[in-house]
Amino acid sequence: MSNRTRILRLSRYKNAALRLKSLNFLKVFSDNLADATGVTASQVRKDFSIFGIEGNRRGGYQIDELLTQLNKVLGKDKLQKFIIVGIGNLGRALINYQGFVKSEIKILAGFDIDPAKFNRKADALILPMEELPGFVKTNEVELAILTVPEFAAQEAFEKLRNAGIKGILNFAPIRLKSDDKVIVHNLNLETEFENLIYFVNTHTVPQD
Amino acid sequence: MSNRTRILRLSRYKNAALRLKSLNFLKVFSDNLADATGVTASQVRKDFSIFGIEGNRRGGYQIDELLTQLNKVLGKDKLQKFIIVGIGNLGRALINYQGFVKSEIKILAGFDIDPAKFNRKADALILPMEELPGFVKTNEVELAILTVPEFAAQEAFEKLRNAGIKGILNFAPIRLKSDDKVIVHNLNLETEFENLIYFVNTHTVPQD
DNA sequence: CGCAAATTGTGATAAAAATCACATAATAAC
DNA sequence: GTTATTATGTGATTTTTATCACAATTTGCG
Ligand SMILES: NC(=O)c1ccc[n+]([C@@H]2O[C@H](COP(=O)([O-])OP(=O)(O)OC[C@H]3O[C@@H](n4cnc5c(N)ncnc54)[C@H](O)[C@@H]3O)[C@@H](O)[C@H]2O)c1
Ligand SMILES: NC(=O)c1ccc[n+]([C@@H]2O[C@H](COP(=O)([O-])OP(=O)(O)OC[C@H]3O[C@@H](n4cnc5c(N)ncnc54)[C@H](O)[C@@H]3O)[C@@H](O)[C@H]2O)c1
Repeated sequence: MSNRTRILRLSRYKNAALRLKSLNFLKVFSDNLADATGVTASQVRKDFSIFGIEGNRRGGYQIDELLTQLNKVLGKDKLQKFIIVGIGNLGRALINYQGFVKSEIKILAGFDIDPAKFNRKADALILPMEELPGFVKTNEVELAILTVPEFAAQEAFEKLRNAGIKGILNFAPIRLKSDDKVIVHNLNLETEFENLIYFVNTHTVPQD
Repeated sequence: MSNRTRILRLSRYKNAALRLKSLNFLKVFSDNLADATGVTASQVRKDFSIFGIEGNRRGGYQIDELLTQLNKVLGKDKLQKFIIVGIGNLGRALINYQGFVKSEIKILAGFDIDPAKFNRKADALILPMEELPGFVKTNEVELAILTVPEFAAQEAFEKLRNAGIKGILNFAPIRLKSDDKVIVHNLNLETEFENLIYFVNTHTVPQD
């Protein structure tokens, strides 16, 4: 009872709550979160109830408390350490992105096969693939981003798997399969483009 | 009867069929596509049936014909012209990406407010925001990618909307709302990270 | 040419997800 | 305090999505 869509909604509730907090709100109602995220109020309450998140009847949800609980479910109560494999166009964009900093997501290092990419400066560490297994072990990294070209994705996937990585966000346009050892989230941007194109071409509005 | 998930699956079937074609297969069965994409064979057939895509009993689907029909549904039978607003880390990665070229997706130009980004060379045209409405009209562009910082997203969204853009793929971490005039597909990468983190932390395997 | 094997296409059925609706509790107003 | 009002929390219900299962058809083979 906790599929991908439901977790996705929890992230959205969290983002909406953060925005309201930044506007100095102290409490929030299922209704507000529903408006902000485009779902019904009972959907919000049902989602919360499944994760044991409770509010006060008539009083709604204390934003701080709600955020604490949502962050706990989403793993944002502790630092999530990532490495990234493939420092090309996309890998570099991600490794340079400052938006993750404030959100308990940290990319510790990048890895590549191209020596021209290597860099030992602490703030943008880019290392050869050979050092990946050791780095993962020493730093107890469980999560990885994969941004190598399609032809290299399967090989890189296996290296990550062997190194003990537990979860991979894969941007290469090839479906890598999850199993007991590694969970893969395939994120194919071309597919996202196609999705938008379909709904524009058919003049239908998808229910997000 | 054609939600986002179903269109997403059609994209995956298309990708699987392309791969099989590149291996010189001439026909394919619902079973093969199911394996390749991680769904059941009857799901494949049901999806096809909803879009009027037919095969031969006992003979499966001719790959070429199947691709023609899937490409038609997904709008890959004609060039899809995009512009991109915000040429920073992510915008530059997307505009430089060569993978879209072979797939009927073309980014005609980028737009930014920072004069340092402007570039009039034909192959990587980056123009000031002021030229956006004219460019969109002249080139009959309906689709846009939005990669500006969060604080600028709402404003840029409205400029795109006023210029007559019909569909936007939004990477800024803020939920822009679709309406009759513009369809928005919000793609929040942090949310995708959180999703992976959740399933890794809970040791559950999401059904893709 | 007729029979056996294999695969589609789809109505029927099951499972999953979302919504409804209302009893229950908290708050505010007086 | 008592009462009216407003939200929550959740079982019941509806809607949506996926699977089953099998008749209809095609293919290949003897
Ligand atoms: N750039 C984009 O906007 C974009 C859009 C959609 C999808 N993608 C996908 O994301 C992936 C990366 O795209 P990109 O544009 O950054 O590619 P890129 O070619 O710019 O970068 C790929 C990097 O991976 C490195 N690499 C190659 N083989 C490797 C290996 N075996 N081990 C480790 N590193 C290796 C290369 O040295 C290079 O630095 C590709 O699969 C691409 O299809 C990118
Ligand atoms: N870089 C990433 O890996 C990454 C990851 C997740 C999300 N994002 C999101 O994608 C967006 C872009 O990220 P980025 O790292 O490329 O940012 P960036 O700061 O590198 O680039 C933003 C660009 O937008 C331009 N810009 C600012 N205001 C503008 C306006 N009003 N009109 C037109 N252009 C304007 C800037 O000049 C700059 O070139 C952000 O919203 C970010 O949160 C990026």
